[in-house]
Formats: sequence, C-alpha cells, structure tokens
Amino acid sequence: MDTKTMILKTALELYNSQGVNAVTSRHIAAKMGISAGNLHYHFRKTDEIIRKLYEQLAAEFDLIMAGLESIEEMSMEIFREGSVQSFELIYKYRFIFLHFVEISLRIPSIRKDYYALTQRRTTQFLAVFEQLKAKGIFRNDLPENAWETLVQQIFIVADFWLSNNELTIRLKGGNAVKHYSRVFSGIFYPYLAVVP
Amino acid sequence: MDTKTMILKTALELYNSQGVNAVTSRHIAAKMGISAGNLHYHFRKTDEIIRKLYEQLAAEFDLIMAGLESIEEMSMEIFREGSVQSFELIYKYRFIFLHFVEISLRIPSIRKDYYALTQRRTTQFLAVFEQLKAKGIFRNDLPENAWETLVQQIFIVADFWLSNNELTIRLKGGNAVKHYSRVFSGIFYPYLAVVP
DNA sequence: ATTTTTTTAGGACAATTGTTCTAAATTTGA
DNA sequence: TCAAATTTAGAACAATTGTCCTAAAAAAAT
Repeated sequence: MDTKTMILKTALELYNSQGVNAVTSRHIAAKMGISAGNLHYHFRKTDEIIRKLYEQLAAEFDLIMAGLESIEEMSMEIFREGSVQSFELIYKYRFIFLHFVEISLRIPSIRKDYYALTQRRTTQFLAVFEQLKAKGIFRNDLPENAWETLVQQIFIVADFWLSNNELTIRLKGGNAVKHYSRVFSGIFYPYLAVVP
Repeated sequence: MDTKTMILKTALELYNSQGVNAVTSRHIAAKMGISAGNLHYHFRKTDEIIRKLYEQLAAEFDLIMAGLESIEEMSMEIFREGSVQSFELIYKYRFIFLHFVEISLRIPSIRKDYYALTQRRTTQFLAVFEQLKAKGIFRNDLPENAWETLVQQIFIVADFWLSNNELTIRLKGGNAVKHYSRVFSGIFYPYLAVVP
C-alpha cells in the first residue's frame, strides 16, 4: 500500500478511536512510523486528510444509493437492507458523524457537499415512500407534509444515532449497528398500512 | 452582577456563537474586559465553566419536567407545550448540544449526569404515553416495544435537531425552534388513534 | 551509469493555550 | 481607621500544534 493510502487508513483508525480533536498529524505519523514532514509532503494541510475521508464516505454512499435506485420492485425488506448497509457505512466513518458540526466548522466545503447529498437523498426517500404507498404497504390516510417531516426525522436519526450511543448506552461495533438499525426500522412501524 | 456570574454569561454567549472549540479562557476574559488571571481566579480550570453551564441547563430541565409531572390531566396540547419549552431551553444552551460528544469526551462527568437524566426522562415519557393511550388519544394496537423505540427516536431528535439545522438549512433563533418543534410534533402524528 | 524526480527525516518557527505566580489594588470587617 | 480578605492585572512557563524548510536517501527515467 502506498504511503498516501496508508495515511488515510491510519488517520481513519485514529480519528474513529480517539476523536477528531485529539488526533494531530504528528500522532498519525507516529502510529505509522513515518515523520511528520513526510506526512505533510503527501497532505500539505491536515484538513485535506479529513476532506479526503469524507469524499470516500460520500462515494460509498452513492454506491448504496445507486444500488437502491436500480431496484424495480421496492419492498420493505429491500428498504431495510439498504438501511443496514448505510448504518454499517456510517459506523465505518463514525468519527465524521460523531464530530459532524466541528468538522463542518473546520472545513466548510464538507458541509456544503453534505447538504447537497442530503437534498438528493430527500427526493429519493420520498419516491420510495410513494412506491410503498402505491403498493399498499404504507398508509394512505396521512397528509402530504407528514412524509416530508418523516424524512427529516430519518436524517436526524441516521446521522446522530452514533452520538446518542456515545452519550448513553455505548454499544460497541456490530451491536450498536444492530440496535440502532432496529430503532430506525421502528420509525416506520406506525406508517405501515397493516400492523403485522 | 458579580464577576463569576458575568463569566458564565459571557462564556455562554461566546460558546453559542463561536463553538466550544474556538473559544478559550483568554477570549472570554477579553470580551469581558478582565484579565485571564482574574478569570482563572474564579474558575481554576476552563472546564469548570462548561461544567457549571451544563448544571444550569440540567436544573432548568428539571424545572420543566417538574411542571409536566404536576399536571393531573395530560393532553396533546400540554405535551406539545412542554416540548416547545424544552426546545427553547436547548436553543439557549445550544453549544452543549452542538458539541455534545466533544464535551462529554472532555468532561466525562457531564456524560454520566446526562445519561442519568435521560433515564429519568425515559420513564416519564413512557408514563405520559400510557396516559394518552388510556384516554384514547394514542393508538392501542401497537406492541409494547414500539413505545420504547419511540422514546429513543424522540431523544435523538430532541438532542440533535440543532446539529441537523447547522449542517443543512441553518435557520436562526426562533425560526429554528419553530421549525424543529413542528418536526418533533410530526413524530407523534402516526401514533394518534384518530387522524385529525 | 548518471541525471532527474520523488520521497523521506528531522529540525525549526511562530502562534496558541491552559495554567500558575506575584504583586498591586480594592473591598470588607472590626 | 486600618488590618485582613478578596479580587484583579499582567507576566511567565511549558506543552502542543500546524506548517515549512533543508538536505539526504531512494526510486525512476534516460
């Protein structure tokens, strides 16, 4: 693996385990056994490392979204599977979500890109809900704006379940993903047309 | 106002507007026109300022909760009013919620206290839901664990709507409170026994 | 084989931060 | 009033951080 890739890998590990504020370029270099000078040859600004990691996350997100878009017959199972994939991705890049506000203050372009991503995801979710309504899986007696409100709830829960976990029960790894995926699925329960 | 109170007031303003990481004890002192030495006479560690501000928040929260507990006849209106009060309080101490994970890493005792507060709030919410179910306002056809899941969603949205706002639409002040109070109310919509 | 390019180590610097110390000023209490 | 306390300003220190610079080493190209 070349040095640049190795820096990103090591940075991700350190950011995830120590938090974005506790990790400096010197720490990353030390953990890799290279000099800080060398690290800054590959990334002149430390922020470029964070920026690049965010881009990796966004790219992997787009992959999941493209997969869902290619589905012809949307079902609750497929939807749920997409959710779990997303939650696993969020966990992989958890430092970003655990420090999202700080990062967006430090690197404003990340906020800008994230906002655009969010807007794309919004229309996609609304389309999926329409499909599920048409198939009689979701209720048909709710007003239009209930679905828009639902999308906002979804984003808040999806982006900050990790923070909630950190502040409360502190489940580790797969357990956290499993638990909060279930909470996430629970959001949709009262929207089902037929209570199972 | 004595110096100690003034420090807390100024710190809250600065933390809210610049973020907890960008503000140092020197900044607070400078804004007040006192020396850093003086500030540290009143608060030996800067973290004590944050800790004290958290305690103020928790105390005001308890006040709202006590008010709700004293209600004999729970209704959706009263519940909603309590929510708006909470959202206004959260906005008042917004730096805490915008940097909750960082703060809890810096000052672990805050995390511990917050967790305890959360657990108290959980039982309280479940009791309110029981009352609303008994009165025929909330649905009766949902399984037990649906309500526990709902409480988790509620906490995530209540604690991180500000972060979501910061990352996306960036509403200011009262507008943010108004908008997200409405999103919050929307959570309960599909739980109502009768769609209005 | 030798020149050119890329990569690396290590030192250096300026800025910042939290905190402490000392001495002066101010307030309080007897 | 005047001694004791509290409060304040300002200097000082050690640690850390991001970034840059220089020169050597390694790799690639010719």
